[in-house]
Amino acid sequence: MARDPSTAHSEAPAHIKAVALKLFAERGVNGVTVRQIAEAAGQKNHAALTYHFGSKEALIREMIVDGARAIDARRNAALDRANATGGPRTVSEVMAILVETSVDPDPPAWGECYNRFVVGLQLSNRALFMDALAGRWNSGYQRCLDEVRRLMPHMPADILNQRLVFMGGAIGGILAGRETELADRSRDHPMWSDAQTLDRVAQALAAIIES
Amino acid sequence: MARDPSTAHSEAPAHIKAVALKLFAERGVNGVTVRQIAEAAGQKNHAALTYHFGSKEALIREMIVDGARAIDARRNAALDRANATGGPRTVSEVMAILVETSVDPDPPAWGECYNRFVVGLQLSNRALFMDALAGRWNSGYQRCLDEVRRLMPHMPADILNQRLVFMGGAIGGILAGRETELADRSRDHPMWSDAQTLDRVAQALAAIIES
DNA sequence: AATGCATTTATCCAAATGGATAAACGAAAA
DNA sequence: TTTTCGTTTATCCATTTGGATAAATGCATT
Repeated sequence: MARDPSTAHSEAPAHIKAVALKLFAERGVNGVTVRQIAEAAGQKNHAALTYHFGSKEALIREMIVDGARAIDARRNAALDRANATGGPRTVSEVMAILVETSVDPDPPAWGECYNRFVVGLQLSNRALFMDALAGRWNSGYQRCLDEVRRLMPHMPADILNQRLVFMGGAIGGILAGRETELADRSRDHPMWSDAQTLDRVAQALAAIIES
Repeated sequence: MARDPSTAHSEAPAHIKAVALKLFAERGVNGVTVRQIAEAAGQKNHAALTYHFGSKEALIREMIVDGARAIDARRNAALDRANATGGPRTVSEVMAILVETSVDPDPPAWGECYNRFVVGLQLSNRALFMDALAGRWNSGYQRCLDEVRRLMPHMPADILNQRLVFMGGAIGGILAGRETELADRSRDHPMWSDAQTLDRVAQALAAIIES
């Protein structure tokens, strides 16, 4: 039997990660076995995971870092672009950067998954999540918060920080809910399919901060 | 050895549920074994779970319903009280009802857990969560949304519904984050310990809707 | 004191789990 | 063609998992 070119050679790890991300997003990392990942990735057995990643936990750690690094790169790039033209000029613009960079620009056929994956990890495997990141790939988020602080000089720091905490919880809950809805292919989701909706999410987050 | 009166007789199921809620909130339902629950509840082995609940899944279903019913009762009572005096008169008041009734009025020594438990279930075991509730114990939440619609007659229905979806995601993310913080006993959390903070959460949610 | 009954305890079990390893495979290089 | 080496496959393993069941326990009633 000819080898499947889509999974041949060094493409296998990336394919396994993409499939695992979908399963982890749907059921959480403790709700998915290495055998289920291997099967969904078209492997005949689960040894490929040991071979490519060493262990299930090592796979999860790589996936955490992969996604966080990609988001952080997009955030820093977007902020660099805005800074180059004197922006961002409003809290809404900052929130738009935060929201737009949280969505996968090249999602798989079955939809985006990373926000659910990360929110689930922060809830149920917080220590692993924090340890895998070790404070890295967070600079884009922190820069966004700093831009907000720059744009809100009148607001007392403790009040503003409190609202930034609320905003952080809100963006996780809203984007995870969005992914959950869009992952349900049994019906249309006109609201979340609308290109304007993510902008409206940004406006909602800005309202938390500015009200 | 004398029987421990705190777990004697019919108190055992309630004690097991309380302990299981803490563990489920911390690690998710798939990250906790029935043996770990039994051990944390002071049982010598895990047979008590089969005896009292039938199965791990049946225990989870009971816990989902217990918490949802309690929250729904508090919401309906608070709305009845407000309605009796012509209220709620502002979206902030409605949000305050939504938020205040989401917190356990009599939490265990280790802190509140139900919001993390529920948010985690909605992410990783959505089908079980929806099936356990089967549309029940949701009337208080729906009444709150209806009060918001009554108070916002000028806003187009589709825009308002979109913002209510955002608000629903935000309240889950914010309250789950609050519980996670407060569960960390290694340091103080002055912000979340402040009695004003939940009111500020309500104001943030109102800002999402009214902005 | 003896009995009844709800509960707890001590085991047992089949299945599933993450991981390990040797053999098989196949494309590319020699 | 033969060798090399990265990858996949077929098994094996110890441990853990949720669940089942019979025996033991202890309180309340008589």
